[in-house]
Amino acid sequence: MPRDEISAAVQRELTVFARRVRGLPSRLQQQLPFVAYSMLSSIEGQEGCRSVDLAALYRLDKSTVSRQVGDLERRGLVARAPDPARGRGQVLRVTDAGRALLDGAARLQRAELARRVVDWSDEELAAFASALQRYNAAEPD
Amino acid sequence: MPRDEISAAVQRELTVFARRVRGLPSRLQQQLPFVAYSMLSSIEGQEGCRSVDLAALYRLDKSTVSRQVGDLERRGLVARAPDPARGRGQVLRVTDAGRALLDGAARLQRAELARRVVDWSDEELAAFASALQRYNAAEPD
DNA sequence: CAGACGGGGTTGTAAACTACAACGTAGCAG
DNA sequence: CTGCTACGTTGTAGTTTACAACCCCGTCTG
Repeated sequence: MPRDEISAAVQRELTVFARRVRGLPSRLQQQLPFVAYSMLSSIEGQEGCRSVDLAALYRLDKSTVSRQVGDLERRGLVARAPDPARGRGQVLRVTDAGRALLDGAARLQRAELARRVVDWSDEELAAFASALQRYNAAEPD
Repeated sequence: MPRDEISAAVQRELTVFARRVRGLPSRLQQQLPFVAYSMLSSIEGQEGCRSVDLAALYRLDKSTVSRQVGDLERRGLVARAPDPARGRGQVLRVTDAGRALLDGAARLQRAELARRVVDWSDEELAAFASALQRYNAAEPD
């Protein structure tokens, strides 16, 4: 199979995946919309990050992140504090309530994924993970 | 590495990818928003499909597809005709103008992908394609 | 040290995308 | 013929996003 066809297949499958995900505002988790959940999860993953870091990770406008973080704070799921190291900006931290909610959601999400890849070997799954990681790590533009 | 951690990595990378894609309404192609483009591309990929097929592919509500196909038709990029085989519904076809636009966009998209995976071997890329395909093929719920 | 600079964040505004619900239409089966 | 069902459209509302304009406050420069 020529590389062009392989590329086309990658393109096609990535598109299907992307389009499918677009439409789940809250289908994944009733308590928290997908977007808020993923944001919260990232804050937990890199404790002490700032809004601008999240914007960079997801390539979002800072205004978008601002609103989402504000929403999470209003729900009592994250807390903001001035950044002692860099002076400017605020560091984000997941509260206990946030962590609790995250644990519950993570369990559901893990179950869903596990069901999808139930017949994959550990090696296959690991290869998939590293390929995705490599793909995401590539710089755009 | 235990399977749980592998799964978590897959989850994390899929989320990053999904969130990044969400925000490109038209960044990919000035002439046509991403969503319209992918819809048009799918119609070309399975000539003779109906709106309901696209809804199934992307797990979208039929109303959403209806509006998007309507938009494409208004732009003169697709044409609708009654379905001779199944009686009900309309088959979709990409017009010449649609195909021309698609060719231009595909070239850009291919270039972008090629740049991202420039240092991947054919085998690695093929493995990525089939893993994505396998993942997408799994039934939800 | 005063003023410019710029990074981080917020708010106003408008657009795209989507779902759900209600409805219309037309094959198809009894 | 009558009901049923698949396919599609329209009304409506919610979420997510970008862009632009703005504010705040460290940091740098003269």
